[in-house]
Amino acid sequence: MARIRERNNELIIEAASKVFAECGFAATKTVDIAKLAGVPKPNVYYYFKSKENLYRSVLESITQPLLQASEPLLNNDDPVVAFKAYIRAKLQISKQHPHASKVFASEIMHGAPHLPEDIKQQLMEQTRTSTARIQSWIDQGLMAKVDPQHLLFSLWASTQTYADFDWQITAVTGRDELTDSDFETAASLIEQLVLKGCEVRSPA
Amino acid sequence: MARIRERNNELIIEAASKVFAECGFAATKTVDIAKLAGVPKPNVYYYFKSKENLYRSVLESITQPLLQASEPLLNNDDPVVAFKAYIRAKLQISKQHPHASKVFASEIMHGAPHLPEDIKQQLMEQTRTSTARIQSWIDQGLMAKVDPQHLLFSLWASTQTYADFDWQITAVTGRDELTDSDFETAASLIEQLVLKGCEVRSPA
DNA sequence: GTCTATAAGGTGATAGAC
DNA sequence: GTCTATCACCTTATAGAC
Repeated sequence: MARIRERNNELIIEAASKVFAECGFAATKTVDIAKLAGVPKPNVYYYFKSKENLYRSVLESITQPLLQASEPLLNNDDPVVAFKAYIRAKLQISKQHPHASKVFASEIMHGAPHLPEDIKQQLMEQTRTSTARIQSWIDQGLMAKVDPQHLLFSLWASTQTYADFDWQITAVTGRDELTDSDFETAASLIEQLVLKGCEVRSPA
Repeated sequence: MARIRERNNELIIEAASKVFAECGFAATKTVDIAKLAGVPKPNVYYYFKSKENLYRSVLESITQPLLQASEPLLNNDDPVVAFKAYIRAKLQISKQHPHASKVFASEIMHGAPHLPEDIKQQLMEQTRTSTARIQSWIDQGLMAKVDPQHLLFSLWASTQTYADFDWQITAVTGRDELTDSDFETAASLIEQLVLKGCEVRSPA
């Protein structure tokens, strides 16, 4: 049955996301992924051919969510609405895909050696569109003159940190894991920094 | 001569920072560190005993700069001055210690399995002091009521991103490497986000 | 399609000469 | 104190039975 194939594919990807996130690519043992997924090790190779291929599949699994998160920036004419939605979308990724998110961050940190070229291109294109959008709001006098690229860097960093550095955050807050309340606090703080910090206002 | 020992120690640490930053702990081959440092591989073991020990030494090399960077927050009564100096100190670390900074980030991302307990304690203590300081400014009415912990998370993320995700940043800006001008733009943007975003003002 | 048992390759660490 | 040559171990990947 194709159902079994699909089921195992998903199980393995999910397990791989978790183990790669915890250990990094090199330190991850495929046998650990197999164990966590509940399948024998050769099955992992049967489905994904190689460790690197499986790793790439994890990277690809987070690409669509990442690209979609930028849509609020492009689909709203009101920058107040747009930034609010964008910040929440980015935080949602950290909340809903913490493992794949971390794998992606680790990949970028090491210079993206495994990231497929077409994904790089799509992300770059999205970035260009986003910065152009922010620039247009500045030109319309709807927000202060800030550097759009660097504003994105701060936004990416502040939102992704809740996935990438969850250990640090739970250590500081003293809780076992990130709570909904943490994400809510983060959202309203980052919102405030951007909206007030950049004097963003709605069109007349 | 003790001079030779000191010299080699430094050479190896510097090379190790670079290679660990590029490859991560597990993927790093000690022979590559040795090559980059210009010494034979057994010397690395002679000086540092094990790969893990060398890695810990790299982590320790960035601890003092990290702790010192928080001082502006504690030594200034004026939050405007304090935040400005803090942001610049954090960005300076990303600029001056990009490799060790990345190694540290990677370590935290994976749950700090190699970070010595005493360093964790010192960093936690510093964090407690910093949040208390921010809270006192809020209590004095010198800034808006924001969550001090989460404000720190955003500040850490926004400043460290210039070391950790330099690949992404240079890819977007289209330059080969980060320039002084990038750091200047970053500093004034992050400053603006915090000072205006949190309505920070000097004491009367 | 699934799994046991094994081969092939590479890396951390060191023994021992200088 | 320094370095060449080597060991011991571990992990990816697969061959071949079921």
